[in-house]
Amino acid sequence: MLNIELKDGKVLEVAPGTTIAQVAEGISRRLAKEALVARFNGKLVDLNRELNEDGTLELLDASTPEGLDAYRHSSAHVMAQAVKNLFPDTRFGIGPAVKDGFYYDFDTEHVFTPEDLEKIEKEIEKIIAADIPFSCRAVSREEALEFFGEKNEEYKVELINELPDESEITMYTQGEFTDLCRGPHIPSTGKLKAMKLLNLAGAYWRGDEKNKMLQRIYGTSFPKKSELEEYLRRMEEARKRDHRRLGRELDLFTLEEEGPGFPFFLPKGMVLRNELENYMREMYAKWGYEEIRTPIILNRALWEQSGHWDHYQENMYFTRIDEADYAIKPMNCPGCMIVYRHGQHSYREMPIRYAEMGLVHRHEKSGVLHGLMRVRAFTQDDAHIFMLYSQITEEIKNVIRMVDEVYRIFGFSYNVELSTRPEKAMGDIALWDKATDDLRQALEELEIPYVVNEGDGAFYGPKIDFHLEDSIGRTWQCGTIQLDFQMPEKFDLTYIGEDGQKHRPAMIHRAIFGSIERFIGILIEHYAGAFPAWLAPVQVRVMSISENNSRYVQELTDRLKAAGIRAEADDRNEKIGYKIREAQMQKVPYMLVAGDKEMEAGAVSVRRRGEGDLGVMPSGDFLERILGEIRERQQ
RNA sequence: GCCAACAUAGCUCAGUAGGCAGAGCGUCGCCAUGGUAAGGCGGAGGUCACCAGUUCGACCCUGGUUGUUGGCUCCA
Repeated sequence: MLNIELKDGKVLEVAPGTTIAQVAEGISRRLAKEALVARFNGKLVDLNRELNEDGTLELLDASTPEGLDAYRHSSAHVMAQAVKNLFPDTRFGIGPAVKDGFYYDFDTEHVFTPEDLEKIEKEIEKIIAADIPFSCRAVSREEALEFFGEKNEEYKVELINELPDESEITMYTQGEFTDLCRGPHIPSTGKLKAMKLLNLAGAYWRGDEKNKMLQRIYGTSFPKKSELEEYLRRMEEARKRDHRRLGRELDLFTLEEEGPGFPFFLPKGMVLRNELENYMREMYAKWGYEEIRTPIILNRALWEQSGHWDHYQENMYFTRIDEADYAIKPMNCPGCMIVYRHGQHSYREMPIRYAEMGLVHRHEKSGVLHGLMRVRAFTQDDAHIFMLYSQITEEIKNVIRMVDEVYRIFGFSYNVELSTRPEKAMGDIALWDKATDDLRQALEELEIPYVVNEGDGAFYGPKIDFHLEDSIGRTWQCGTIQLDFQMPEKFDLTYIGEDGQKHRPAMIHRAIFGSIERFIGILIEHYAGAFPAWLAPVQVRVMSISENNSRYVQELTDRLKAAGIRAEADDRNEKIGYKIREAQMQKVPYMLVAGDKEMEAGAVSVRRRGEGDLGVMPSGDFLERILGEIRERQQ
């Protein structure tokens, strides 16, 4: 008999050869029904696996990440099977589970249409109804190559050839369909309860633009119909808070055909921008920064010196002035290097922190533009910090603390990535290693969880990136901290040390919003357009009940404005319900209703967005309340 | 840049067999003077993204261009 230890510590005795599914059956009917895959002695396995050694066993259902992953990966296989049935000449790429669903890449002459997705869904239903078991078979490399080679599955052959020598090669079969796959899979297709194909996309084979573009079908699947419906409903809700839609509805910004990727900020959007910049300037003062501004157009020699001419040219815009080459800046660094170089610096001044709200232009490929999130002209809340080598770790930690303080004001949660040396890097490897270690050390000393993004650094240095989520869960890089030993070298920057000699300073680039445009995009979706009072383009709308109150409404509005509040009067000849509705849809935080009653009492009736009628209060009390709220930058 | 889809009034969207272009919201005017999410009536508003082609005739069919959307690659 074998001793099988369960997750709760209970030990079962089972006969050798018993399958995991049978073990589950023995424990409870519910487990037998819901378990999808298992972890045996630390390894993920199928439920039909026979137990032939002692070990620890954990049964995984769809509530576990591994279970859900197997469920969705199996869904991908079923979709592939359906595609194979309907379009037999199709060849297969890969089909993994991803966040919120799965995809599979196909190579076929036939170009899939949205109608095809419906047909494929019907075919999927048939496969699920037939409840076909997934079976696994380990094969030799030769056998696998022969099997897929005969079917002209060039992509599978490529994958097999690249598998390391010692790896076990397995093939999974459900019915007529066999796929190269590591597994594990769920026991049978009948376990799939709620599947939906979502969209079609092109995707390069192995994510390399030099390769052929395959057709990718995205789908999702859930253990319950209700969960699928809930997911679709959530996505629909998320679309309502899409910043492109809200940007239009709230008159914040516009993108026009005349300037693809070059956003126009409307008056209300400009208020938002300015509030963010004002806030950031307060942060500059608090954290010891001095603000500078450098030119947008600078000559070719500068860009050659900085390395951008060689490393960044395809992203730059150029112009000519008096027969000489100039470039529009894609980054602020070189300008800032000149500012540093302009004067003499002593070790006593360090660290020197130069901040710049720098407008940069980058030629982004047409297909990547996305509302405010990815544009061709944007303003970075940039800063370059020059310091002694001994100050690096502490300074990086300071920046991380500052980022945290800023994100906290908006109630953001963020994730942190450490990006290391890319292939197209400048400078020597020892410096890169030192820089990367410094960044890592700062993160570890502050106990910030992070993931490493190998090869994703900038061409001049490694970086810590802060990523924020949009409404549908896509993440966007916003804050960044980059340690750069190259730029001070290239520009021969020095300071005079204690010893009276010239020394090379270390430098950090950092941005907290990242790009003000992108940050606004994220903010719009984060708040669904309902900004806290300090950010709201219109903070108060004062509404009259009838024409009698028009003058009072004007006076109130003027008084609010005089106190620095963004107030608007609405004394139009409309019913109060209509005015409320409109202010509510414009997501104005405070709506003041002023009728005869209020007018006589010198009071206002206060309605708060999201909270409703707060009752009547003296207008002075209201003023105090909102001023406090704005001053505190309350959420 | 690549794959696919889409582009009709300020916005959201109908529309046709290839034969005078439609709604709701918004806007403007008039009436109604009102109490916390839409009062009533009327008017204006369109080179159907752009350029070619096919046709007696093109918003509709074909080709191209531009832009947008979803992805891929790339990235703040």
